[in-house]
Amino acid sequence: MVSKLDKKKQRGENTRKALIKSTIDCLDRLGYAETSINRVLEGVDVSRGALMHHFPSKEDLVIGTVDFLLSRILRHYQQESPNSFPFAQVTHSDNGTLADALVTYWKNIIDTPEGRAFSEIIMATRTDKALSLRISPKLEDWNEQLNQFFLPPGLDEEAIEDVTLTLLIWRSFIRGMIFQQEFHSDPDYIEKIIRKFAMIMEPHLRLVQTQSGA
Amino acid sequence: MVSKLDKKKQRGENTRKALIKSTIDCLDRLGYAETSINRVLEGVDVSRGALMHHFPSKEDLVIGTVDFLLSRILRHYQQESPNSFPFAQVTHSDNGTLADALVTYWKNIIDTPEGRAFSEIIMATRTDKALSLRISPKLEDWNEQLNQFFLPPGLDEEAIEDVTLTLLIWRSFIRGMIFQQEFHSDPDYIEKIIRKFAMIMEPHLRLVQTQSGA
DNA sequence: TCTTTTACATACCAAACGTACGGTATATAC
DNA sequence: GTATATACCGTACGTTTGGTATGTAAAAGA
Repeated sequence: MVSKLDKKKQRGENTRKALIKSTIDCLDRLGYAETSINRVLEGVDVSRGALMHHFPSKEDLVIGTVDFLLSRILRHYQQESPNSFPFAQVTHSDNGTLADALVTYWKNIIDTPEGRAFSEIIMATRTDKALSLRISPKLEDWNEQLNQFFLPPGLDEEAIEDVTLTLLIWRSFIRGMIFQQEFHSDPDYIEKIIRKFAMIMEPHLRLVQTQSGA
Repeated sequence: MVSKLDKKKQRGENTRKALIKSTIDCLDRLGYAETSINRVLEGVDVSRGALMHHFPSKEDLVIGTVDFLLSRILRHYQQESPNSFPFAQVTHSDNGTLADALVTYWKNIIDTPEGRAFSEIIMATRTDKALSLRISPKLEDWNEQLNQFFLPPGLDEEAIEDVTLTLLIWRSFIRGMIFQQEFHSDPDYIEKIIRKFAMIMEPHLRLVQTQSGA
């Protein structure tokens, strides 16, 4: 049975979601600098008071958005694990090449409104100390949790470090592509770079597979 | 002989340089969002009128800063070419490993106030259309010029593409490290990732060397 | 000498910013 | 019924923003 309280809480939850969605949209379209409370409100039918009720400050709105984005990616892995991640996908099955998997990851996760909004926040976190204090621990936790998806039990310390570093190289590269995009007017060229990267990384991912005993 | 005109022009040039330096400092410390005209002026003994004289709008100030940063890196290559670039360094001489060269590049070029300021502007360019129209052509030119340092004459089309893509992978990776830094409280860990990347890339850089006939 | 240009200074502006706060409606708890 | 909590509304505040208008001093060119 759905009580009146549940309905009310549901309404509040919907408002929160709408505000976060609008925030993501603003971050993607306007960037962090131009994402103001007014702009967020323009994109959604919510009053100024309602926003301040759910998110007492702009910083709280950003934190709420980060929480949503981090859990979104974790959910992505949990749902499809272990076949969701490009590396896992190519090492656990023969459906498609590593290059295809990496390009798909770029298109479905990184080069999306959510992925770009996430990058905007990470970039802002670098210089906003108050934001950094609240977000950095979340990022370190999240990073750790992600790594767990690709670390089968029983690995020795050296192998764990090897896998972890390889994953970080992949993440650093793919995030750097957001910058690199600005240097190329042709979007197909981005795909070309990713495919070349996949070719170079392939042997090292096979190494990961061997070590994990899969 | 130094005329009074020269002195005056020199004075103006000094003011421009000071403003750009302060802008870089603000971008590095505060990020693009918090880099305002007032903040830039706080860091330097120049009046508001003087700033508006040299840079009629905030956008002009950013463009001026970009011009400075781009030419700074080009100068770096021109001075030390062909031994300045990590790849060239390791392929043209035996002084140090590729890993050392890449770490040095990270520390001396990317992870500096100028490098971080540059990243802030690139990131802002993604969403600021007016800025993008003025900066993107500069970036494409600059990218092209940089590539020329590592493309010896006489390479066939396929080899050129191969070298170009390898360089772009390196650049994308190292720029992505600026994001990645936010995920790790230990700065030494960044160096570890770069060294692992160097290990993976080494054979492909030797390939470049062979193809270029060096 | 007179005019123009360059370099800089001061004062001010409208617009936008994030935040605070008083108020309404509705639900639950006692 | 009364108290309390939640969800939401709308206005007003003080500050900061990028930008402009107007002025001065000095050097250059006519």
